[in-house]
Amino acid sequence: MKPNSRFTVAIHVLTLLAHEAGGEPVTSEYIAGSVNTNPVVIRRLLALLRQAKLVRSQGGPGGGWQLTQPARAITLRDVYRAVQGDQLFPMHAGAPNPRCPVGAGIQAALGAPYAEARLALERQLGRTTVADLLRDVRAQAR
Amino acid sequence: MKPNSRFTVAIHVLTLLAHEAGGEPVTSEYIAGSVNTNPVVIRRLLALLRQAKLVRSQGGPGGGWQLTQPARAITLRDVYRAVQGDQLFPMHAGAPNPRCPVGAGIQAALGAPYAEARLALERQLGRTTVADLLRDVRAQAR
DNA sequence: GCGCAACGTAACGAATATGGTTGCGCATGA
DNA sequence: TCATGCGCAACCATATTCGTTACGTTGCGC
Repeated sequence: MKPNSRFTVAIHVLTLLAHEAGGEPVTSEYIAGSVNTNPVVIRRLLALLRQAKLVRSQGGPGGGWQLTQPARAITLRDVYRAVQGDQLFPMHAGAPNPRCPVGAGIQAALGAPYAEARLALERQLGRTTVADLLRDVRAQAR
Repeated sequence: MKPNSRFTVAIHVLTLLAHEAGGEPVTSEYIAGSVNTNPVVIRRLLALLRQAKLVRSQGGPGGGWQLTQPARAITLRDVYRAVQGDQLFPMHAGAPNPRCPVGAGIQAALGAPYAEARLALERQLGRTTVADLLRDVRAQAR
C-alpha cells in the first residue's frame, strides 16, 4: 500500500504553515515547492485537513492557506485522524470461510485488540505537537 | 496504502494452527480453505512466519505446518514484526526540497516520534496472545 | 464590471503493491 | 517408486497512489 505518504506530507505542510504563521496566507504552489510535488496534490491533502478544521483556505489574489489553531494545539494524533481514514489493520480481502470454527470467529475476536492497538498508537501520537517539530526543525537549521 | 491484510491473515493462520495443535501437521491447502484463498498465498505468508521461527514446515505425505511454540507464547507483536517489514508511516516519495528550512529537516525531526509511535503500538500488541484469540473464537462457537 | 490570482474538483495515466493463479522442481515417507 | 505436499518463480488482474492537465469558481484590486 501501500506507500501512503499522506501522513508524513501532511505533517510537513502543517509545520511549514506554522513556520510562516503570522504573515500572508501560503499558496499551494509555494507549499508544493517545499514538498517537491504538484500543487494539486497539496490541495487534495489540505482538503482533508480543512475537513478536520486544522486549516482554512482563501481564494483570490493574496489567498492561500493558514492554520486555524496555534501549532502548539495540533498534535500528530489530530493529523493522523484527519488523513488516515482507513483501518490500521485491514481484514481479509474476501471473507474467511464461515464453516471453519476459526474462520467464523477470528474477525470478531480481533475487533478489541485492534481497537486497543489503534488507541495506543494515537495516544503516543498525541504527545507530539506541530510546535515541537517546528522547534526541532529550526534547531537543525543552525 | 493500503490494503495489506497480511497481518490479519497471519493471525488467522496461527490461530488455526493452535486450534489443530497436537494432531497431524496442517496442509496449506486446508488452511487456504479456512482463509478462503489460494494455497500458494498461504505458503508465501507462512514463509515469513517461519523466518521468525513461529512455525515449521514439513514436506511429503502427512506433511504440513505446525507451531514451534505454545500459542500462549506467541503475541500479536511477534506476528506484526514477522509480516510487517515496512515502515509504519512512509516518508515522502521523492525527497523534499532541501533549500526550504522545513523541507530540509522535517524527516529527521519525525524520526523520534515515529519510532516512539511504533513502540507504543507494539507494546499494546504484545498484550494479546494467539491463545487469547483461540479462547475467544471457541467461546463464540458456543 | 474585468481580469488576474488562487483555490476546487474531475478526469486521465503511470507506477507500484497486492493477491490470485499456474507451473515445475524437490523432498519425504509409505 | 510414486503420490503428497512444500518452495519458488513467473505472470496477470486489480486497486491505490501520485502526478498532471484541464476547467470552473471565488475574491480582490483596478
